Amino acid sequence: MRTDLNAEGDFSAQIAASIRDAIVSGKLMVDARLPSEAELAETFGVSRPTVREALKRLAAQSLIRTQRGATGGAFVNRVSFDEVQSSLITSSTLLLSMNAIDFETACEARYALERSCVQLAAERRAPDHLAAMRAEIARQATDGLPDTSFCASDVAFHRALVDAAGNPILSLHLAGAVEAMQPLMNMVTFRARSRQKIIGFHVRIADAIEARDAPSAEAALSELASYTALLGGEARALRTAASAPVAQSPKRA
Amino acid sequence: MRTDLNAEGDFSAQIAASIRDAIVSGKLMVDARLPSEAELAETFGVSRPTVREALKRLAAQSLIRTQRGATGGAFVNRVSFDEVQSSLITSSTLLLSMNAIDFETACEARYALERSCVQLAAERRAPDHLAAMRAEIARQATDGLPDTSFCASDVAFHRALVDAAGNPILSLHLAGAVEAMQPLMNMVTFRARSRQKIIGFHVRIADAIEARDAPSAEAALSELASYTALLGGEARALRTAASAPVAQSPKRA
DNA sequence: TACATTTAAATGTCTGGCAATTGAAAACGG
DNA sequence: CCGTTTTCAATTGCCAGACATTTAAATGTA
Repeated sequence: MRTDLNAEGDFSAQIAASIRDAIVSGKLMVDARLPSEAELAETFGVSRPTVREALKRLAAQSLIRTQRGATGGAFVNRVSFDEVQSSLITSSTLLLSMNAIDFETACEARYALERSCVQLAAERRAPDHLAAMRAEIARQATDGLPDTSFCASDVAFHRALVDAAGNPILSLHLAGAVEAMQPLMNMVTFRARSRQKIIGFHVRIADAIEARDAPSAEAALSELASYTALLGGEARALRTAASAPVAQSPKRA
Repeated sequence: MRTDLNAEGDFSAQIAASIRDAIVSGKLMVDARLPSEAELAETFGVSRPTVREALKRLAAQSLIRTQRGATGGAFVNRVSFDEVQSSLITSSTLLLSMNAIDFETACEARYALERSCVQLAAERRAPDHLAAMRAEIARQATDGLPDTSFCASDVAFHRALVDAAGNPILSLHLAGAVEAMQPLMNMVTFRARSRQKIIGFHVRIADAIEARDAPSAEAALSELASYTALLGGEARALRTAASAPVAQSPKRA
């Protein structure tokens, strides 16, 4: 933790970076208590509100937690999978919605990542993973299921598949990729015909995983990927056709 | 953006969450300007420092940027790949270092993810990707190269491989997985014999990608994965042996 | 018109203080 | 001596008001 600040403004960012470095580099261990706000303020030669802004930055990244009271203070957080995962999902969702990633790119990434889990999943799947997959398949066949619920069940199915691989890091990345795509998927209208076809792929995947037949599962997944991309393309075509009739004037400079 | 706050403390977190929701849900578009701090303070019924803490939380996640001056204020940021990537790398690094993920799990995840890129890389690789891979291979053969440099070059090689797949989302996840592992890899001592073997795998991978032969590349990658796991296991055995030189026999019940 | 000056709006920061919380020490009663 | 209650001090959470700094637009002037 350094005590000298560049004179070029933004003290709170510099202080946050300084403390963050101390945490990442291991100088501040998990559950270590940081100096009190008043002490930090004196150490860095700034006022307490400025220190607080820095601490809030770190709290926003779950790097520290704060506790009030006599023995309170700011403590280094043990970063958990859940926190990283949820922040990854938020970031990925924004990335997809703001950077205009096309559906096909996202789809391709998602299924490529998922394929990487299949081999492990086939080796390690436990009965409860299979049960979860079967349950989602049954749910997807429900009559009158709204599109969003169908998508949610689709996500749950694929998460079960990924979790079957038994590698938390893979689960982390896949959850980020799959859940971030949900808003895009929700824009796709799933007709009964499409749903039936998707469910068919799911059944093939579940069967192959149960039989520990990785190649078959990969093949089914690849076909599902192609089919999903196709549906996405159709949906996009419909949307552009619907919004095209009126010519939009581009934003002025 | 809501204006009512629960009376249960932590106003700044609630305000940050409120604004974040508005951004994620699309109510606040990219480059939109938020109300000034004074206005937000009045809207939420809190003081300006509290609003500032909330804004700093969002700034820490790159959701907003601030600008001083007459037309200044807080603006919704367009989330970029680079920002998400670097934050993912930080989080993953901390996860690996703090949650005591064993080397094999991390290794397994990394190579599983990487395998998912190989097929696309074989299809799409451009000359500059191949050149980058070859350059890193040459670098790895340098005499007297420190272990950390060897590891850095290894990372660069694999990033080139991933980038050859031409999918930014895949690159994002892979960079997170590969770079986060670097501290772990740096703890592995690479003897000349090991390096030669790793370089051999790299050559096989590069050759296969150049020949657009995905299966061969996958095979080489799998072997490299096994070999890396082996090296990691050896390194761990050495470390545990060094830290417990006396007690040769494990606990004997 | 072109350039210099002023002004207003906004963020960045500081000072000083009060409220709320919480563990621990002190006081008290048995 | 032990258990309970009270008090207290440390610490974060929050506020009001103020000043400094930056920036662009408005204004004035040659």
